[in-house]
Amino acid sequence: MKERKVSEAVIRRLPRYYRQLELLNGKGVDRISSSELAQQMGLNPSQVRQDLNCFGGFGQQGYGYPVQNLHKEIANILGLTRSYKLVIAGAGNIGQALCKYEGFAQKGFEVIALFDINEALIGQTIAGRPILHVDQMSGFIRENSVDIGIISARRRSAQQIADTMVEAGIRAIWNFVPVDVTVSVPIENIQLSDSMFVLSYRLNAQE
Amino acid sequence: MKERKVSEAVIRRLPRYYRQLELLNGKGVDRISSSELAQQMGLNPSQVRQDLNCFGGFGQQGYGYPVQNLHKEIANILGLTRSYKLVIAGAGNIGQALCKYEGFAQKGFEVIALFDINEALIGQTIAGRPILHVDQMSGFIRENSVDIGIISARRRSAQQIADTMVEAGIRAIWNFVPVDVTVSVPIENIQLSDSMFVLSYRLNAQE
DNA sequence: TAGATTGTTAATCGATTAACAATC
DNA sequence: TAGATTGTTAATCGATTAACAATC
Repeated sequence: MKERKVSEAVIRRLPRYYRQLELLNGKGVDRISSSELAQQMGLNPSQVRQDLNCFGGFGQQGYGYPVQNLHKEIANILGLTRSYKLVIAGAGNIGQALCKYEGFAQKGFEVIALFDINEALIGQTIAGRPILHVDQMSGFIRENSVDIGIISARRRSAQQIADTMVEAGIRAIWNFVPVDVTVSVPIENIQLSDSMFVLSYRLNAQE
Repeated sequence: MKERKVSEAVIRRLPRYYRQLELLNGKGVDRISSSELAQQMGLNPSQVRQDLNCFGGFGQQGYGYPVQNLHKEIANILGLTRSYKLVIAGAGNIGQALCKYEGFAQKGFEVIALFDINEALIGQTIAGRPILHVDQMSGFIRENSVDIGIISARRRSAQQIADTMVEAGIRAIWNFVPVDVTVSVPIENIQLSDSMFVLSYRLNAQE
């Protein structure tokens, strides 16, 4: 295995490999060649081999890749062999839905609290997790060693929430607010309206 | 203006330009140079000019770009000058949250109904929109000339729902299910777990 | 007019694809 | 061993950045 820089594009494909291998593993397939895998995922066989070789020589000449092992290796690369504590800032629609989303807890991403400024919400619980006042967030993050902060608040408070989270020691941010937030920790943006606009662009471009 | 192929990367930047220009317009800024805009958005000035020139010569030498006009032009390119009818297949957590999300209606994306197979949900309304049985979806899409279908159902039914939607004449699909759905119309995927996995990768890669 | 900044062509950089020797 | 398929280097392709003439 040679050290090489892992590009953004490769990183974005990792979860897709992970999903496909999970599927194959579930079907009881125990080996797969780069060309089969590429075909199933709409990629190029060379690309699959290049991608995987960024992390190690998981295959075997003349045989292909062992599905179960590769699945585990990618889980490990993605950091899915440990668990994470999450908090959600903004207990509105999106915040509540994310809290209830079962897919995360299954993979070790556990929401432990929500925060809001709306007095009507504070004190309630969502799927068993309490909604607390934002003023308590900083202390809570510190005391509970929270790993990831989800921002699903109002547009104008997003940056400030991010700053508070980072200052309190959070290690990554998942931002649902359509605003470019600047922070010193890794951040992933889910900008729903951006995606919707791309869709309407495509819909109209088709004609 | 020369005809040139608009790449995926350019399309993904369009909503960001749109957002930034909206912000500037709101602040009463009436002109901006490619270098200022680039700096605000973390891009390269050349890139900004190249991107915009895919669609027209909106700028003026020695002056820059007129903010309000450019904002309108991009709205038009993105297809935001008309409205769209949407339906949601899968009225669980995510489906309901999307239905309640106010950002869309403001931009002309109107959810008119939700569909589910859960009898306990059917007959309820979410933010004033009815939850109907999936069996009625095909007819409903046809009768109401629905433009966009949102899929927020169970993993195993995603492909079938997509097929039904396309067959009924839907023109674009917004998919929230972590499965690679194959369709003949434009599709945008929001794969929450993929994004979360990229985040956990980055969190661990930092160390 | 002179200065500024675009539109556009050319150069660079990085990612994808092809080719093939290594090897299971 | 022979066939298959990887790992890896080389070639191609496309996107980003630089440069500069055109022009407001």
